[in-house]
Amino acid sequence: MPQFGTTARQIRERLRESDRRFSLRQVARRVGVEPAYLSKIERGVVAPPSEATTVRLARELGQDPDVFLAMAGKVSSDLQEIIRKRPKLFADLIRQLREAPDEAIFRVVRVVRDGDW
Amino acid sequence: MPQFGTTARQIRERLRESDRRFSLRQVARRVGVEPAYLSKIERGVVAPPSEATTVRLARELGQDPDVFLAMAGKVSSDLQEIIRKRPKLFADLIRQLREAPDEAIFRVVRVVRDGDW
DNA sequence: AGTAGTGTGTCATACATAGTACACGCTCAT
DNA sequence: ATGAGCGTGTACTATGTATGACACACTACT
Repeated sequence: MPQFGTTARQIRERLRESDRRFSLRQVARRVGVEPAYLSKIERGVVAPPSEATTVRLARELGQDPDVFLAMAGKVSSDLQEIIRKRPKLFADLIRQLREAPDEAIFRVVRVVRDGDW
Repeated sequence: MPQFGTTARQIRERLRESDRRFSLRQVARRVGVEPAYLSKIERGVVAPPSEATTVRLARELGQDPDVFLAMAGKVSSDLQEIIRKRPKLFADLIRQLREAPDEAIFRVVRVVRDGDW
């Protein structure tokens, strides 16, 4: 489980090498938070930000929001809503897949997506 | 989406008809909260309680914890942890199943459980 | 030399969460 | 009639969450 702040900083600094618009201050402005706050987030001085802020930061850095949320210790609220609508079904499904290999889960996704079964 | 407090009260009062140990006070004591607090929860005066308290209450009332958590607007933290370990895979899967009929999801659960595919 | 931009330290704050503690008035069996 | 048990109103609190505001020191051009 990688550190949220450290990872965000690494990604931002890599982007910055080829684009100076990825300074902490400019990213903070585009994400809509104070530079001091983003600084603290990246160094782990404070807990990862709210879901909304985490998603905006992920987008800004070209990352997958769900992955960033996971690093922040959260699960997207839209996923939670899907689960809450049919809690028994989804709880069983997810617990069933806890130990399943990635490939098995991906196969399920494909099968459901293509609907050919 | 039923009301958490109202539902809890209905279930408790039904249980109480045949067992006077299901008074608000006694349930509160067994669940480990103040009677005044449970009273407010059941009437919706306060928000649903924490995950731990919600689960204890569900168990006390013979209900499915995941269903009670769902009514409380939450998703069990153990499910969240499973998702967070492989966020891309599970996010895709769950969104894929958002509109799927119950039967289709149940079929997936069965197939994964029985492993014969 | 001055200005613009950079990252960070300190302080403060607004709101939410998750309850406890106590007192009151009612009912019902003894 | 009284004490046990009942549900509820009011008041309070502790902790966590999610930031904002401002000032500072450093660097890098112009």
